[in-house]
Amino acid sequence: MNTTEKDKLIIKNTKTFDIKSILDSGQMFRYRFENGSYIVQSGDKVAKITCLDDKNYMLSSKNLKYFENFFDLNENYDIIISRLEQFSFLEPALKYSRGVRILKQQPLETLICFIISANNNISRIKKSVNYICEHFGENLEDGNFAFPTLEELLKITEKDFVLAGTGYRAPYLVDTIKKIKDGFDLDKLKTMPTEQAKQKLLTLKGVGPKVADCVLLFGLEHKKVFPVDTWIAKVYNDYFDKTEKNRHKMRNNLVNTFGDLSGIAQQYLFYYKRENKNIGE
DNA sequence: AACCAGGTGGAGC
DNA sequence: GCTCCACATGGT
Repeated sequence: MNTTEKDKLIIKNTKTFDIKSILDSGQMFRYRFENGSYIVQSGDKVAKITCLDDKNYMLSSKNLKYFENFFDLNENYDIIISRLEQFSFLEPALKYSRGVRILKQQPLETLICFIISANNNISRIKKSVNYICEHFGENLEDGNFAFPTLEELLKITEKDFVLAGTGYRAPYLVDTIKKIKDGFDLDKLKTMPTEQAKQKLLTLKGVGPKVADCVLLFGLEHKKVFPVDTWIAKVYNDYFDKTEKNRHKMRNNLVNTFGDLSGIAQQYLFYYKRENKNIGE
């Protein structure tokens, strides 16, 4: 799929890699379009993705290996998509979202971002997260900031989080950060069975079933989860059951339907529905 | 002016 | 377990 130089890598299979779709699919919040390239920040690392032509991207970073993993470049999405094609109702979503991928983000950053995401919208989430990085994270120059380390997060007060625009979630953030400091082992959740890891996450303030699924999927490499937000609920009412309102039931039915493809199927459907708000029935 | 946004905590049953 | 409701904030 790729050929390597020093700190540059060419991404060739653009059928299953579309940078705009990946970034706009609501799984990460720290990126921007600048001088014809996308700048992507994760933790304390930065990458630049430039579209060379309609078949090739150039990925450049001092941390190439990190971003090769971050963008899930060693996963074969052609196989995933061909397996999903058995579900005929997915056809339009697969066609539209083909270039979306599941990013492998850092656990703590993912957790904080998705606590902020609850009952919120993506542009506001971006603003809050970037405010937090710019005020409390390391300045990496060129307009880039690291996501704060745990030590830096511990210095953020409830008032600071309100200033960042997180509203009533501010106390949840302070409380959860303290629990992480007091020994809650996020990394350990990667190797735990999914349901067990989810129960652990649910003990944190600001983390309910939907946020837990997002953290598991985008930050802890669990694939058998199906975050049900307002958009996925609409999809469920469109395709499965017009009257169902219980998101917990939706989630379990969807996981039973898609198995280990749940996470990616969810992401394709989310992006498709959110970008085509008016399409339903 | 209500309603929405990648929902959750808490009270009451 | 379950069903209600309140909850910052900015955009439509």
